[in-house]
Amino acid sequence: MPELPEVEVTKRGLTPLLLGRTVNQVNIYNPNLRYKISESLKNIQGHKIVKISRRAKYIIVETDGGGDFVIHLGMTGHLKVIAASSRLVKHDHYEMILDNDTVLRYNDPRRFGAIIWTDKSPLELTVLRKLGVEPLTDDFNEQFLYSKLQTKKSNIKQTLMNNEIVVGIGNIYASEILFSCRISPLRTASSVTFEECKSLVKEVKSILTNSIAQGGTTIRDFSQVDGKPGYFVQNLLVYGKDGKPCPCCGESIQHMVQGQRSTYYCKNCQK
DNA sequence: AAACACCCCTGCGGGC
DNA sequence: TGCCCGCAGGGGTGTT
Repeated sequence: MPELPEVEVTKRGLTPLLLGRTVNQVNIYNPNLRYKISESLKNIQGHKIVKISRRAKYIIVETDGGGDFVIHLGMTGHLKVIAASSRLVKHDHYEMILDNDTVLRYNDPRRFGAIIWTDKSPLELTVLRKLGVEPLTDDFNEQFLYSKLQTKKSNIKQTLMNNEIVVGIGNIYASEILFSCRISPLRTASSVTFEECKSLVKEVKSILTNSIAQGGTTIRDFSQVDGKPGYFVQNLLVYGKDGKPCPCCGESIQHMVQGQRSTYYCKNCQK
């Protein structure tokens, strides 16, 4: 479900609701997520949340002495902060009861998400350590991208989704970005020119930023912390549009599979 | 090293 | 109506 914009929107929604709150109690209802939830997550009980940040598609939460934890939403994970008296619903897997009669609950039907506690620097966790650059920082620029692409034999679409190069670009935005740049997803990464890298960098930043501003993309079940959907779905030009006319030339949008994931593109516009 | 197939899990929509 | 199939925005593993 969530790519970088959806995770960023979630982080921004959570921040005012969690910052400065003390976690009174942690309850784990089903520990079987992507990694088994460690009981040591309960070390945060009695501690105050002092910082919330994001790295790639992970939300990082730090406490004042109870250790830190990182949350990943997988494909179908949701976080919500609601009245502590609210009843549990199907697929609520863990919760943190806060000191103001609210509770942070994690719901995830497919259980591809994760929550990892650590008493070290979260950035040193295995899952975070080998990640590539953040797309919305200056480290992600045309020189950087061009140098990375030159050594890659795989196609440009899967390379854009390679988190060891640049993080946060998932399956929806990869198709959208390539369409905006008029680059075929079938092209080898190494065939992408420096000029095209400039265009890719510009569109990655612009599309992700616009999506964040509109609350992310809701296709099936993403929702913001307040329960509202993301409105960027209205801006999608090719994703999920197979058979529909290309907004640029009117030709039929094509669908294909790359690396077991759907790709959408316009054969006519993207070369 | 890098590319690829396959796996984790539940729910939903389409076809019959 | 119900059943079966394929598919879904994530990442990890094991094989070549």
